[in-house]
Order: sequence, then structure tokens, then C-alpha cells
Amino acid sequence: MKLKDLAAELGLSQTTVSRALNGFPEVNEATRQRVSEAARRLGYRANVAARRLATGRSGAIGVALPLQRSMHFGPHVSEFLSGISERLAQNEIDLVVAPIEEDDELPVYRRLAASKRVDAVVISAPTPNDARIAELTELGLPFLLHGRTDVNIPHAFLDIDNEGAFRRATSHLIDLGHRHIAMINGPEEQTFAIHRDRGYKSAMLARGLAPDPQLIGGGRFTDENGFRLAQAFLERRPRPTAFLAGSMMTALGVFRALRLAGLELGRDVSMIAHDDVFPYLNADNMVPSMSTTRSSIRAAGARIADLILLMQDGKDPGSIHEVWPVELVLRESTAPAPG
Amino acid sequence: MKLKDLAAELGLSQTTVSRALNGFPEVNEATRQRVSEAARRLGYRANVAARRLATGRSGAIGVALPLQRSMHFGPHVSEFLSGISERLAQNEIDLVVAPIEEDDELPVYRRLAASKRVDAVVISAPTPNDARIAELTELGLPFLLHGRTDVNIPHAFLDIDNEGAFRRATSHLIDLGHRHIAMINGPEEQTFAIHRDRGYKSAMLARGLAPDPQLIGGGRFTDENGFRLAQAFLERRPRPTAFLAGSMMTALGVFRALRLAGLELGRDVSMIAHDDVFPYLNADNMVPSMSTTRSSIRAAGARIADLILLMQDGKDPGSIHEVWPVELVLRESTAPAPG
DNA sequence: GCTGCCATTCAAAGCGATTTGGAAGCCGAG
DNA sequence: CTCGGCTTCCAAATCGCTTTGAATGGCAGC
Repeated sequence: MKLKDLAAELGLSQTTVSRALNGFPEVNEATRQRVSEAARRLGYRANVAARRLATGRSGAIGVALPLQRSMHFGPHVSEFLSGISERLAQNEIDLVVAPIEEDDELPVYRRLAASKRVDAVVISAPTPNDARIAELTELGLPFLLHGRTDVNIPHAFLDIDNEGAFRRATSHLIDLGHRHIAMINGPEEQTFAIHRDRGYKSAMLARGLAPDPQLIGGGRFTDENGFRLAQAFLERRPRPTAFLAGSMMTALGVFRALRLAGLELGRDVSMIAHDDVFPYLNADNMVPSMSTTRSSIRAAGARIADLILLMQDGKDPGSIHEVWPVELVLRESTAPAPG
Repeated sequence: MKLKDLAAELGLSQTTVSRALNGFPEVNEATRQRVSEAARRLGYRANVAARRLATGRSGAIGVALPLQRSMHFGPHVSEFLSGISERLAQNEIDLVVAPIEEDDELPVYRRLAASKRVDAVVISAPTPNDARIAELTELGLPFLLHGRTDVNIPHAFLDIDNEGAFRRATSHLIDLGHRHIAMINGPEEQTFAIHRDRGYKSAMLARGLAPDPQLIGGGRFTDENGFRLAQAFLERRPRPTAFLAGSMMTALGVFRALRLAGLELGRDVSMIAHDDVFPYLNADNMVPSMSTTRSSIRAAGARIADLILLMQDGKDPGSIHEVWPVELVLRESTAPAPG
């Protein structure tokens, strides 16, 4: 069933049928009804390849999927993709996944751009001087950055206020009387981890406390890494009475380390973890429930899709700068410092 | 830079250039060299929309991303997608993500098929009488099933031997002297969970042990669910001395429940968990290290991509039935039953 | 020298949509 | 009655590639 067939079926020209289906004003309302009814009845769907060729727009946007870095961000991926694709689907535009080998992104983008495979891409997990910004700008491939860089080229981004979140979390722990606060951050080269570190340290300094390098660690968002760092930190003297964890994964590891050390969370030790809101790891249902800095990565994905659609409608990328505030949700894992 | 430009640049016809680039035999080797060199130099890439229109193949395959069910399978998604897309990328074919609302898959597939958006789809997480098999068959949209059904329509699938894996794991625990073995399965309507249940029970019965319904539970693959079920099971008398866990996520929950009950894993209690091999959750690095039934979901994804490519080359879907054996890896979490 | 056969290359016809530039029909104004 | 202006619809060009069917040139065989 192609356009020609449908037109023949209706005794109309392809032009009219096309216009009717695409909502052009110059077609009689009665005709439009007749056309769309027939289209529905016959199950007609425009061939996307033909449409894309004719319009010059691919009707798809790409998301880089770093094969190696999934080491760090695996669990985030599904939520993020869900958020993006759900929103894009409403506009019938596809999300194509572009697998990328570490440090080999440029050729992939070049290919995507040259073959007009996607109209835009979203890139994630930037470093402060991320080379991709310049590369994509030069290629002329529109993009939206999830996160932030220091790169001095106008570009669209959406980020959460990592610095503010961790400043607030740290401040709160200090308010509760904690003085030795361990920080289990993300991969240290990533902008978001740098921002979190900045938030943590500025909160400490603001209260006259010196951040203890012995209590600061980073790395992958894994249960294992959280466990090892927490174990190490618990051996320091003075021992930390509170932990900040960069993700729910590392928080689980801290959990285990505390148990193993015979410490009770929410009494002997406090913890605030950052929660990207995974449906399969609920801070509220943990025992004890977990205090978190919370920001849905799925919602971010959905909004990113929105912003990309706006860019396609002509909005200047350089004017798209969104930084979301992060809420601090206090639950049972935070309590006044003991003794 | 389009084909015409490139041809003009070279003083050749579009036909010849196209053939040269696509490896047809009837073009002089010297010419081919000249063409591909020029293509590289000028950064020429065939416009995919045009190619797709001309060839009639979309050059993309679809993967349904169940928005609700990500509740269960979130962490698996990124690994699975990585496996598929990595393999597909080698053939320059795209992976498009199709978000799907629960119980609303058919219209999505219908749309994908009618608009020729993808050449095939992969579907996951089937139930025994999964309706999608019949629907997709009727639609004529080629598909490959990750998992198994009882549906009596020839179709391609790749699955792991869930029954055998759990039979073996259970047998091993019995060999170690365990008699009260708790089973924390996946969502009970899913075929794989049914197979695992079957393996568990058949191993018990084969050794003259009656599976205790009080020690059998299922549900989502979450830390939380594992925790709650384990806690409940530990209150039964006689108390289970061993646990089977359907995923590493639930195993983490069991971990916590054991600690809370003052039991030591690998001494008081044994556990074998199924490991889909997430790079961010390593059984070997847990403390104690975890005995697992192991099968990489990423490898499965890669193989699925292979099989789809074979189908596109004409292989009969009805002849594609792969069931992978699952290895049992013994580590510190399994030990002889106490007392 | 002519013919036939390879090996190369090409012109042109699709693929199935969108879109441009009119055309047909109808109406009221002049 | 004619003309211009709307509304509604259409024929044909176009997007950039693949592919069919034919043309060209070179060379061996007769």
C-alpha cells in the first residue's frame, strides 16, 4: 500500500492525499476526512525512507552508547533512553543507538552526519574540556549535551545542579553535627564529579572544616567500588560518621561495609546518596530508607528530547542552557552525629 | 557531496561509482581504487534515506523497550543493547529503540512494519503463550525472540538453558548437604522463570526432596524484593540453609537480609545467584565472592544480531533455535550445609 | 578486415514520498 | 459576459541512490 495506490483508491491525486494526511490547509475538510478514513482502513503508512529522502530530514536522533563506559553508567542507560525515546515517539521520530568505542567517537559522528542518518545527537558524560563539542560544532551536526563542560563554544546543554546538591547535602550533615564526612564520588575526570567535589568542599570550608583527602574517593558507580572505598575509609582515625555516595550503587556497597564493621546506618553513621531514580532501586524501600539528593534521569531524557525538537524547529542551541535544581530528600539514613 | 558530485569529480558515471563503492565485480580494480580514494578524501557517504528507498531495505532493526517493564529489567537493557548494536554497527546497520507501553505492543509493531522503518525486530521477556509471536508472524515482520515460548508457530529464538542451570545449581546444593533450599525467582509469568522453577523442582524431586512452597518466591529483580523475600524465608522453620537467586540484584538483597539476621554467607548459609554478567556488578569481587550460574546477556545480544543478519540473508527463521548452556561457577558463597 | 566476446562503463528508469507551479471550477464584481 | 480571485485539486519535478539494459573499446580468432 503506497501513496499512489491510496490516491487511486480514492480517485484523488497523490498531492492531495499527501497534503490531506500532513495537515495542509488547502485541502477541503470533507476530503481530508475521507482520506484519513481510507488511510486508516487500508493501514497506509508513509514509507519513511521515501519521506526522509524527500524532506531531507532523517526523522531520527542518535544517542551514543559508549561500550566501555557502560562500565560506569550501565544502569543509567535504560532509564535515560526510555525518557528520550518515549518523548520522541510521540512525534514519530526514531532514536537510534550508536555504539561507540572509547575515544573513537569522532569517526562515528562524522559518519552519522555525512550519511544523514540522524538529524541530531545527544551526548553524555562530558569532561570539562570535552573535545566532542568542537568536533560536532565543526561537523555541523546539531547536538544536545547532557551535562556541562567549560568549552567556550555556544552549545545546548541540560544538566543538574550537582554542585548545589552536594553542597546542600554536606551542609545538612554538618548541621547534624558530623565533622568527618567521607565522599565517594564518581569518575574524577567527569564534569559532574568535579562539580560534586566542589559542592562538598565549599560546604566544608564554609563551615570552617577542612576536607580530609583521606576521606575522599571516586571511581565507578559500582557496588564493589562503594564497598572497598567505604571499608578503607572506616579504618581511618578519626573515623567518618557520615558518607556521601555518588550513586545508589555505591551506596549499596557502603551499606555492606557498614554492616561488616558492625555499624548501624542511621544511628552510628549517616549517609546521603545521589539517586537518579531507578525504578528498580527504591531509596524509600531500603532498610533503613535512604536520604538522597534526587533527580530523575528519565525526566532529564524526556526533557532533552523536547529540547532537541525545539532545536529542530529553529531554536538557537546557544540559548538552551538548563540546569535543574536537585532536591534533598531526608529519610532514615541521616541522623545526628553520635556522641 | 552526493554521488553525482563524486562521479563528476571523477569523470565517471554514477553507476560505476556506486558499483565501485559497493564492491561489485564488474568494475576495474584500478578504477575502484581511484573511486574509493576520492570518496575517502572528499568524505563522501551515501545518503542512507536514498539508499534505503532504492534498495527497499531499511538498514535498521528495532528493539522494543518496554517502558513499564523496565521496572524488572532495567539493568539488563544497557548490556543487551550494547551487545546487539555493537555487532550491527559492524554492518552499518542501525538499532532503533521503540518505546512500548505495556500491553500495547501490537500497534507499535504494525507501525514499524507498515512504514518500513525497520527490517526486523527483536523481542524479549516472553511468556509461554506470548501473543506477539502470532502477531508478528501475521504482520510479516521478521523477528527474533530472546527467550522461549510454547507457541506453535515456527520462529527464530535464542535462549539460555534456564532449566538446566537451575537444576544443576540445585543439585550441587543438595550434594553439599543442603535440604532446605529457598528459591527467589523472577516474575512468575515469564517463561524463563517457569523454566528455572522447573529445573529447581526437578532437581529436588530427583533426590527425593519435596520442594517447600513456603520457600519459593518470585517477582522483580530488585535488591528490595530479594531482601524482603529472604527475610520472610529466614523466619520459616526449618530455616533454609541455601538460597537460589534469579539475579545479582536479588542476591544483593539476600546478602543484606542474611547480615541483618546475623548469618554469614558461605558458612551458615549458601547461595547461588544467576549472573547476567554486568560489568558493574562483579560476582568475583563480592565479599564473599558469589557462586553463580553465568551467561552473558551482552554476548546473547551480539549473537542475536548475528542471527538477524543471517535471517536477512535468507536463512529460515524456523531453523534458528539456539539454546545456550549455562556454566556453574563455584566461589565462596557455597559451602557444605552446617551441622 | 571482420566478427564475436570480454571487460568496462554509462544513460535512464525506478524507489515512494514531498513540493512547485499551474489548472479547473465557482463565485461575485464590473 | 468577462475577468479576477478563491478554493480545491493535479501533473510533474525532485530528493540521492540502486539497478537494468545497452553501449563502448580492446583483443583474439577466423
